[in-house]
Amino acid sequence: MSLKFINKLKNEQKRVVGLGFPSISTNFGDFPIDIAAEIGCEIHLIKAIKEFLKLHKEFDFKLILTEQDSKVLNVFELKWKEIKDDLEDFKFQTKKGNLLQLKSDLRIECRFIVVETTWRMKPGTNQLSKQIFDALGSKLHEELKRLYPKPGIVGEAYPVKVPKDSDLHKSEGIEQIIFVVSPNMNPSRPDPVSLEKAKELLKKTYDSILNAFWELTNGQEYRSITTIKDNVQEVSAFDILMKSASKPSSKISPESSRRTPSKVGSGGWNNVLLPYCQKPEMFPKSEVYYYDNEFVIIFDKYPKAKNHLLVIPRKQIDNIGELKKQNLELVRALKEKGQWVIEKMKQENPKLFFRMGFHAVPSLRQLHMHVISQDFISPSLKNKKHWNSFTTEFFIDVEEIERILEKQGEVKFNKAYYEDLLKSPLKCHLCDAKSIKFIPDLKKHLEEHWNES
DNA sequence: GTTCTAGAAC
DNA sequence: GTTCTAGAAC
Repeated sequence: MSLKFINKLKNEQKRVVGLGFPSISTNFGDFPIDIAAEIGCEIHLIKAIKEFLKLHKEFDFKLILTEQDSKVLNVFELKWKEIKDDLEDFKFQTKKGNLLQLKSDLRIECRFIVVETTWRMKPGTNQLSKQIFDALGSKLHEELKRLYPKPGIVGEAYPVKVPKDSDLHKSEGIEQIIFVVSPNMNPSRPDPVSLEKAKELLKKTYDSILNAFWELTNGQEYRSITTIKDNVQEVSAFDILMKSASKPSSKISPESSRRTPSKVGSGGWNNVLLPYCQKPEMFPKSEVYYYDNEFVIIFDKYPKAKNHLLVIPRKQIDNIGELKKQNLELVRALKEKGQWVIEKMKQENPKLFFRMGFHAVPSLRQLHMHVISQDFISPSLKNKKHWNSFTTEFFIDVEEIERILEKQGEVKFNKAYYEDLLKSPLKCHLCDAKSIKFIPDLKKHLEEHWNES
């Protein structure tokens, strides 16, 4: 009970860095939202966010797209759902409201917000920038002039600190404003650009915003390229070229394309373990616990107990069904790595005890051995299938796999039989308590066991 | 693997 | 009315 409370407190204290921003360029006739959606404007934001999220998985932040018009937000939400893959939802949210009153109206604190401006760094044609310049008065004009004496460039981001004594800082918690000069297609305003050019610049604008956000939150002074180089034309072109050239995200590596097509769906969710084998060094410590040339040990993304890790051989092996007698050595090595992890975990919490083994019918591709503590106390344990997959015969201890390989030289299971086990009535794995009907009751029961231990 | 949701069970 | 399950979609 008390542990739960402490954890709750910890979560509340953790301050997630927020960035609030509007839908760039879709207001006031530049890109009316209907047209914007039609030509796929929102895709540029979503793409930029996706790349950013993949790059900075360990970074605790949230991106809040805020507009007064829910129609605008819907367009972005739909596109996000369409292409977000397995990215965490809470990191990108859309909120109807006023960007300057996120905290007072919606209790969402954003230390950074994005506001559109003109190349002269003056209030643009939209309401938000007028409000900002009104709120901060001449101080803002002076600061902008001092920091950015040259004309602003479309697609670039220009951060400015919000005075600590201003209402914006005091009551809304806004510490910096990232100004951007957004692409303009409106022929009645200066320098209108073509549709193709505008789309390209839109992506650049979103990239600049996210870059500035990243660098500001990591203590580096964000420097717009205009303050570094004089030859603006050259730098911009080079910048665009670099960005389009270094976009390997959509390409499929030869390694993964060699795989036979997935039997289950096409979304690729069952392939999520592969990148850990191919490039474990790419992942933060919060995901990859350990790796060497042969094995990777990761934290299960949805742990079903206080400690739940996966020990994975890096060599391509789909599942236990592919194992042969000559793989006995590999299985023993997996067991050894598992024992090593268990020792480590026990040092942290001596109360824990573990089992290590395999699911008879795994959902994810690539052989993986579960190392899981037997408390089964975790918010991610939600249903009967979760429970039965670790507490019935469906869970096969690594020693059992060893025995089967020694005796029979291969591991062949009756899939239907094991899948039926997942539907068994709930039963406590520790005591003979009368069978428990519902998961919430089981979870309470498990808490009791934990508190008694 | 999870999330979403309709409809059954309470 | 609310809780819970199970199946489809992703």
